[in-house]
Amino acid sequence: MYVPCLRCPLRKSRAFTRVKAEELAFIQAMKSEHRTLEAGSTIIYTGQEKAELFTLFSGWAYRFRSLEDGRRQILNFLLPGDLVGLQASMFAGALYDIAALTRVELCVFPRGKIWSLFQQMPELSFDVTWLGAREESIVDDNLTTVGIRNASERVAALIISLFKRVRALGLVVENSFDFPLSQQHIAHALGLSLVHTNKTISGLKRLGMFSVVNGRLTLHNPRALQRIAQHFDDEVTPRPLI
Amino acid sequence: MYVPCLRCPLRKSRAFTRVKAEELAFIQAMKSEHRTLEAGSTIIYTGQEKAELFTLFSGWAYRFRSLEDGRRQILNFLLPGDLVGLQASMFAGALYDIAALTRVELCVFPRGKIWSLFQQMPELSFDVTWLGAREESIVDDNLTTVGIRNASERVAALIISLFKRVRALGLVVENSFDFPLSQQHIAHALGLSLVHTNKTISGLKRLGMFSVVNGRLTLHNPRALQRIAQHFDDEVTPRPLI
DNA sequence: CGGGTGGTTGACATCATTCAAGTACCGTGG
DNA sequence: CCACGGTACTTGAATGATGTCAACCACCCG
Repeated sequence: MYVPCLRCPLRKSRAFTRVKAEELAFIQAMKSEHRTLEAGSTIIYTGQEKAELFTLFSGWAYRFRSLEDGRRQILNFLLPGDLVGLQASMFAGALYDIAALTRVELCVFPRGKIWSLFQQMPELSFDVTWLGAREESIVDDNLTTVGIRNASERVAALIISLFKRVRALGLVVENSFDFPLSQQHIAHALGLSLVHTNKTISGLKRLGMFSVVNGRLTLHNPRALQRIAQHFDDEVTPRPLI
Repeated sequence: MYVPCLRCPLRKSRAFTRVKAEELAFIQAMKSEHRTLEAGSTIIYTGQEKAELFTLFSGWAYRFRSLEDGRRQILNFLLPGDLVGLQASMFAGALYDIAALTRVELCVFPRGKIWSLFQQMPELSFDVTWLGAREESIVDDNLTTVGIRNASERVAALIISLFKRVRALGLVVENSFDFPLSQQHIAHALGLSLVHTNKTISGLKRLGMFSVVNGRLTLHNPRALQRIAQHFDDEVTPRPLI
């Protein structure tokens, strides 16, 4: 099933900035494929050459690095509208892995077209750079979390930040949203052991901060959780969609 | 003192890719000022609007975030040739602080010129994006270090990665280089307490891994330190200089 | 000589990890 | 229908790594 950019349902969301007709046409021409992958699939792997560039159309993914002894660190989570693999599409080889957390749909942009985008579409080039800077900002956030917050604060900060991003997409209903992360994913993202992650989550649930039922997370007290997290970032602002 | 880009001494280094005459002229025209700041100066502050874009010409700087209770996390260190404040120059407000670690010289690019760069110079636009992706990759690295390495591994990884970057600039002589970080900086970069950082550094010194004399660090056994760090990133490849 | 900054050290408290079981749930095959 | 195996989640106890507190030292500079 191919979704034409001209009728992209994502663009109806207020999360994204308006784009000129000419730019939209260029994006449409650049999109070579609409690809669906099952949960658990590898989207990009470390060392991969000539990686393609994607926009995540639906579903969740995550980007991570592994050490040779098997330890791994999740760098960030990817939600609909996010660029996937910008670094990998510009560098000789990918420096990270990206995997699908749920079933995902991807808009595929061939590597060769990226250069023509820079040549012909200055606004879109700027947007690509902007989206790259935004992803870095998310990684900055995660590094801050792992570097200076304790276990409860880390879990709280992760949940609050995902909550805000999902809400900006209009996918939060009465403070609850789909939450496909396992505790192992959370542990790998926060630099904590699985066991301690579990105990920390249990503690926050016991405090009545949130609950998870059928893969759906409900926040019972967002403000209190935000206080625990020491996380007061601005609301998410509209961003480009490519 | 104004350094014209046409005669920029940095460009003699093999660390940087060649650039066409036309692009170099554009960079030269975009550079409005050559600014010197003393060690400890703030280059960009959180919330700053209309931040300028810089290239670090000489000296060291660092980028960090602070929580309201005073805790702080250093996100990355900046060396000559690095872009300074890309995110801040594209976003409404800066999301981080950048401070000078030593006396620094900065090439100043006014915010208004960035857009004309995207409009007129596709190669340079690509380079800006590339440099942004490279900085993100460094932050990825730091997040991995803080998330999964223990104290000794963290210190080793930090020193090895700085060593490689400084070496790529041609500033390493017989395995030693200027090292302006205090232990407090190292602690803030690695997510460790000052006291524990001190003990960890002492331990590595006692093992004969490195020594610091007069603000100059000498590696006595780079390969062993690399093994401790579990840090096997590729050598630094040439990069654009803007 | 005095004050300031950065580095060093020991004792102790706390937080997080590891180890080892055990539970809950789900899908599959007998 | 039940037995089985797999995955994710839970829990308690013991261990270990890191943080905190409180001094003290070394050096530089005025």
